Amino acid sequence: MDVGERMSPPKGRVKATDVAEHAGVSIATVSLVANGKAEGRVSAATAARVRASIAALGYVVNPAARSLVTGRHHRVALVAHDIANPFIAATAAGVGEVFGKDMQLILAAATGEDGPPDIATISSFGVDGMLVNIAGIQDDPQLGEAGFPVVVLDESQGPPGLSRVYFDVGIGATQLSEHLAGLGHRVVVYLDSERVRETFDDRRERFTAAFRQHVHRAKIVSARSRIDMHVAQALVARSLPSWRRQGATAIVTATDVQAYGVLAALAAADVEVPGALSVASFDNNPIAAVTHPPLTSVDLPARELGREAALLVVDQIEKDARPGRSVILPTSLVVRRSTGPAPT
Amino acid sequence: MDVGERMSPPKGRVKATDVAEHAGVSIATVSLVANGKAEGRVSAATAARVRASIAALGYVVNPAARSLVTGRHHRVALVAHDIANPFIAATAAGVGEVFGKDMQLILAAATGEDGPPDIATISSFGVDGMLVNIAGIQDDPQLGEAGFPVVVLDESQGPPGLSRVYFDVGIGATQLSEHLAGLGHRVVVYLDSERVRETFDDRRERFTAAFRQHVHRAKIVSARSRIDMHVAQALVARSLPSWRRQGATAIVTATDVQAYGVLAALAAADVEVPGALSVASFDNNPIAAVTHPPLTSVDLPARELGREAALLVVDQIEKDARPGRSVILPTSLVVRRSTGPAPT
DNA sequence: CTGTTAGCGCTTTCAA
DNA sequence: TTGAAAGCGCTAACAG
Repeated sequence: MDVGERMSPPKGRVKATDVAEHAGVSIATVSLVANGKAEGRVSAATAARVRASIAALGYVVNPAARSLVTGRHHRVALVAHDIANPFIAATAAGVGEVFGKDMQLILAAATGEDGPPDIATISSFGVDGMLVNIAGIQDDPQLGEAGFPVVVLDESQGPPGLSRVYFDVGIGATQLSEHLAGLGHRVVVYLDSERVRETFDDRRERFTAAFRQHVHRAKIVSARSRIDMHVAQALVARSLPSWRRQGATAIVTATDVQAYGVLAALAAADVEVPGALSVASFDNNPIAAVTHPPLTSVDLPARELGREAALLVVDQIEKDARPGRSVILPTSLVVRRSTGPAPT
Repeated sequence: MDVGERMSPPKGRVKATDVAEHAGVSIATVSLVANGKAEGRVSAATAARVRASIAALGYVVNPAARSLVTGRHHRVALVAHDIANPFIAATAAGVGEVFGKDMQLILAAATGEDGPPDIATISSFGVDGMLVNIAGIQDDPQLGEAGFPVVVLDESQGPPGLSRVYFDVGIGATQLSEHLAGLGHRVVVYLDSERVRETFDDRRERFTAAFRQHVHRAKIVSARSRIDMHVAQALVARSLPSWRRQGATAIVTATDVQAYGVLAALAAADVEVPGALSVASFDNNPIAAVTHPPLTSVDLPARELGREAALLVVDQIEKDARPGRSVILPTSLVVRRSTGPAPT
């Protein structure tokens, strides 16, 4: 009705030209104001007018158009196997804590048997960086030319030139072996991850080496399972007789999730923990405190892993900090009630 | 060295013009081949040549440029409070199961006290759809004009015209109340979520109503806490004496995570479960089977929630199916050892 | 302080 | 069956 007002509202999505027209300025000015770069470049009055128009029309910058010209996506991919795993979920939460509204986390799950996504796939998402928590990708020949920073999580080895955040697993592993040795255990089942990863090799080797050092005639019985509670449970149900025949008095697992399965299997078989068999693991997820019985576990601070990795990737993206940095997080044993004296 | 070959490899990121030059075709042809639209439009020989060049140069379509012209982002946001919560993590995993390589999941955590992100913020990420698992956003006035499909998770109420997936909480809640009534409980503490959400109101109301119906002189003691194990634990530690004075013989929590805290607090206070106090909750996360003691819980299939929501949003995005659909998932009580006869 | 303009890399008519 | 060309909406020089 009023002649001074634009009558027809823009049909589709509101764009910069709509705002420009509404405010009576050029789109360059709109861009400046919309991006908070108006300070000292646009008069306060004009800026206010533009802001009012933006609010009135509900204008939101088209991110694709912006990315096309800036080359930045404000997006980082987290590549991991299973977000339902509490350790991964905690890592993601840590990443999210660090990312503000300015950086988005995209979940690139390496689900099923498609195998992990390769660099090409990830970069087809349009990301400014990548957080890798699976094995193998580091060997992707395209990694060097990824064109964006890559931070490797929970792996101490690999090509130099990549930043990484990992745990000093040796501390906790040694403490765990001393703890079990002190309780008189001599034959221990080590339930490893089926998936070969250097972090799992580390956990096993460091524990095994220290255990052999502390215990005379130590014996390690090896087993592997997927990192899945039910799979681990089924394996234990099958293998328990054999393990007991070999004299095992304790089971150590590579991850908490596997330990949950072990506890479930032992409960189902009416095996007392730690009376008949002690159980311990690596991860110390929050719920380890309330399992039946509460789980002795080497604490690997996942949330911090995520936070540190996010910090590294953001620094490389925004302040183009040099890659190749390593952040090493300490670990420590948390003793709870799932471990006790070896039965005689 | 060979005259027939392009010598200087493209400097920056490989783009369509590089491939076109390498293959001796136009960029239009490259686009066709790269998008699998070559069938019947490009000769087999040319297509093969282009594909070879794409592989040789490692060409990946620039997603921002593509989005700019197609208007599609191949990205969906999941808005939730805390990815570290096993229920949310399972939901995300379900979503990921459905999304192929063609659709990416972005995690828009409503962390901290910034409050949940609003529609404008989400759409500034560039998404084709949105999965909402928090309260409040449905009341965002901009929701109608979001410009992309929105699916509401785990809420039965709200504006029509939005698709939603939620649980028929009544079934499980009623079973739980019957279960407790049958065990002779009369005074029950209901530990609700601090965060007001219709799904939590539902859980409480349905349980309470059924319990009052089954139990003569039933009494419900109300409490609230954040959905955080340690917060719940602290609350229980403080409130336990008062609750016992009031004659409570059971604690029901709105979520498993709170129940973990309850179990931890009771274990710390040397209160026998279920001997002195029974505990039950809603969610039935996988680890509920291995808590101390294993937790009686109403199963809310989170993974399926995610799967169904993903299906709905994809249908609306790709086949522009009509919004306003509702998928209702059944629930059922899973009885474990944390509930037993009320002490006398 | 504000506007004009040249692309960013790609998809998609439309002609040839 | 292929190519030329017109934008998609925006940012960033540059000019005024």
